[in-house]
Amino acid sequence: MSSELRRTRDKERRERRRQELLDVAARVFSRKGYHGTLVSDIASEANVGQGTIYRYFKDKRDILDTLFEELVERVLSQFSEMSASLPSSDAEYREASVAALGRVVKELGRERELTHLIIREGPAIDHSFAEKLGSLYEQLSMLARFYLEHAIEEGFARPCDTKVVSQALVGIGVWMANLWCTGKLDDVALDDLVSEIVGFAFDGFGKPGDGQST
Amino acid sequence: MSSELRRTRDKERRERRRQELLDVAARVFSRKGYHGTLVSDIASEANVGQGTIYRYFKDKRDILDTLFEELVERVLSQFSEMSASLPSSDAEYREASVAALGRVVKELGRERELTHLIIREGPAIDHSFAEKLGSLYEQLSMLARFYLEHAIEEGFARPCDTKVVSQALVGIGVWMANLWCTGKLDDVALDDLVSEIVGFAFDGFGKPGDGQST
Amino acid sequence: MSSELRRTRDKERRERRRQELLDVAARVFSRKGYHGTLVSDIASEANVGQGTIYRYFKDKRDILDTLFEELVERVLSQFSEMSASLPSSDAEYREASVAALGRVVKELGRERELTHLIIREGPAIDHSFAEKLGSLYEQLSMLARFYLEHAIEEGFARPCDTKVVSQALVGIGVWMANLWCTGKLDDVALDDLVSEIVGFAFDGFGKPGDGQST
Amino acid sequence: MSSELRRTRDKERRERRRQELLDVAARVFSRKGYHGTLVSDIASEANVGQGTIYRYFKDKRDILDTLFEELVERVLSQFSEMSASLPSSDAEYREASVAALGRVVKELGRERELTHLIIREGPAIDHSFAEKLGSLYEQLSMLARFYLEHAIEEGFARPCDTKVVSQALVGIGVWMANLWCTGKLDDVALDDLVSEIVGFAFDGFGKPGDGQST
DNA sequence: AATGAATGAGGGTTCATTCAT
DNA sequence: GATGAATGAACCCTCATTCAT
Repeated sequence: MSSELRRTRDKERRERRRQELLDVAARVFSRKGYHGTLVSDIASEANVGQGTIYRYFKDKRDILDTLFEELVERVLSQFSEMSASLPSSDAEYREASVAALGRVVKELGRERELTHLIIREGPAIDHSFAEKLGSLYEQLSMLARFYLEHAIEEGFARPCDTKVVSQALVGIGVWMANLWCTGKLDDVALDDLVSEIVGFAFDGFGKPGDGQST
Repeated sequence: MSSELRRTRDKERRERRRQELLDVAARVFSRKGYHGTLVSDIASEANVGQGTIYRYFKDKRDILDTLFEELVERVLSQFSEMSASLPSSDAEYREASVAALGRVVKELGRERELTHLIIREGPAIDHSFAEKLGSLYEQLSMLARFYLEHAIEEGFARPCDTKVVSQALVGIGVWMANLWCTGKLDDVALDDLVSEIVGFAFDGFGKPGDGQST
Repeated sequence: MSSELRRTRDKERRERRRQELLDVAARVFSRKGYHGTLVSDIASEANVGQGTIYRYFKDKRDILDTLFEELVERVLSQFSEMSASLPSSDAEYREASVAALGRVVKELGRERELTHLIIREGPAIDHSFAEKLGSLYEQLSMLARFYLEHAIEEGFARPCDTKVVSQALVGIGVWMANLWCTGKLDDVALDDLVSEIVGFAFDGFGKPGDGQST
Repeated sequence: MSSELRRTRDKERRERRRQELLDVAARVFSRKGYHGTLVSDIASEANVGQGTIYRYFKDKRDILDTLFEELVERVLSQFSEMSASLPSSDAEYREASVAALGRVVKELGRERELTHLIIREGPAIDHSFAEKLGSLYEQLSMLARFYLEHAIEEGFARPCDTKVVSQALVGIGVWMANLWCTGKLDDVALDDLVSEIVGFAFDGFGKPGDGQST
């Protein structure tokens, strides 16, 4: 079946090309920003004609959407393991948190610039993109809330307004991710960074033992 | 001196008009986003000719810059009192924090849409605006760090990487501000929100007394 | 008749103001060019409101028209004496030419910049202005042609295509005037310049006595 | 190599199109003036979209610059032959002058409207264009001066202020060119025109033999 | 009469997308 | 499938002129 073979080969070639275009696009978007990037910039950096882009993507927005979805998938998948088995002690909680965060950071590390781009420009692209991004953040906060409530039930965490606190956790996460992607935390070892943040989240910055008096 | 009176009246009229234009612009920017807003949108919503805008502002960017500067001033001034007298006990710390945050929130409350706009789109307007915004965030983080280090020295806070933690605090602040401006926290009383966040920052979410074991 | 007096005084005042505006306008036009000059430039340099300009002139073009007409009058009047008594010898011709040119140059000298402006930009303002200017040039060429033909009849000049030659004379005149107004001939004494040109016009640059052979 | 062929064909097509746009632009500029011409005028007269113009020229000014440079090249190249061999007798001088002028006129004849446009509007477009044009005129005057001084040294011309006279020659040239392009000399045969002017330049209009007395 | 705030038509330029080859 | 030339809608800003005070 030579036609069968050919079809397969063509599909692979197509897929390879598509990925290459995505890579180039991510690079250029990161360098010039979404609005600052011309479709022709991507085309020429990828050594293809402008029209070719439109054979692989509906339009400029579609490229960003695709990049975003790939990123989302990577990030969310890092939490799946954590979801699989809920920790059953305070120590396990901390360990699991450190491990999950570490994995996310590592994953994002491969796409620092893209991550930075999306955190920075995502909310401003247009209403629909902002919603998609908001929905990701919402998912993350639901995840955090779920763990938090579980921990409270188990007695590992103190009762609190889990809606507020889980959002605060997401806020910390996005903020630190952004700083890190920008290179502003390059002087801190990644492991230290993660454990510092987990430490802060669990214990706050207040002096233990004194913190209860009011 | 009627000309004297006239000049005064004209100046007032001008200032009134300018403020009105700023208000309208903030509203339209918030609704359509900065890039999505046409100068003619602002003009027609303010019931003035397009050219009139340019009698009050150099260009479209200048409108945003002005709005931003007004906002910055308001926000930063809320911390001045806190700077005046450093707290000298854990309880005072918490109180001062709650008070300062409360004032900021109240201040931002008058400009929820504008605040939202700037947090959302600021980083994506252009390089120069992003820097100005970044510089504001940097100032806030320096402020937080200063207090944190003071608290540690005084023994009210546990030692930690103050650079990281202060950034985390700013992250929480910006994140919650954004959520709140979007109306996503409207079901939480403002006072509760503030004290919940301060509580989380001081104590973390972990169970007190257990949090130290590893 | 106090009302009579007042009317006179008002008229004078008005006329004075009008002249002042014309002076200022000439200065600004010369400095920035016609198109480069904003009506507000003239107003602020004259220390009057923008609207005031329109109480004295129909529109921006009207200012230039007025300046132009004043200039035309001055230039053309310099030839009137020459018209009064036609020269009756070769020497008189030369003298009269030198004298007339000298007067013109002296007259233009007071308005070098304005002259320069009109020669330079006049043809490009718009069709109607170009025509007015063209008509001035046409008058000058008719004048030259008239003298030339008279001289030929009288035997002081050699027969030639007077239409062509008179135009060439105007060309020389306008060109030198322009150069001179620009300051590119400042190293030549004015008298020398005039007599050099008259000499060239009468005798050409060719060697006398040899010039006839072909 | 079909791609080779194709590239060649594309280049030719591009060049053809570019020339066509230049031709159209020259026509429209001549009719409406530079400032009076909208880019959309050129586009619609050339039956292309407005954007197409910008694929071939940086901006509106670039079109004029290109037209100007083409013209300059044509004009200056007509003098190259004259430069090659300096005339060695009065008669040769006259012949060479007639020949060179004839060639220039013939060359300009193909672009009467463009020539007219540039002489008329060039000085008023903006400072930079005026300088470029002024530099052309300066070159022409230097050329004239060079020949004139040579002729004086050889004894074919009478001593004179060569700076002034050569400028006068350029003045005649530009003026007559302008008139001719406007059609105001259409009743004179071109050859007659040229020889009349050369005659005037060499001999002046004065009666030979009498011209010397003062 | 004088003012200057307000106006809004007008135009050059950009760039995502289409489509003929 | 790939190309890149062509497109034209979209938008910011300028400035001569008007007019209410």
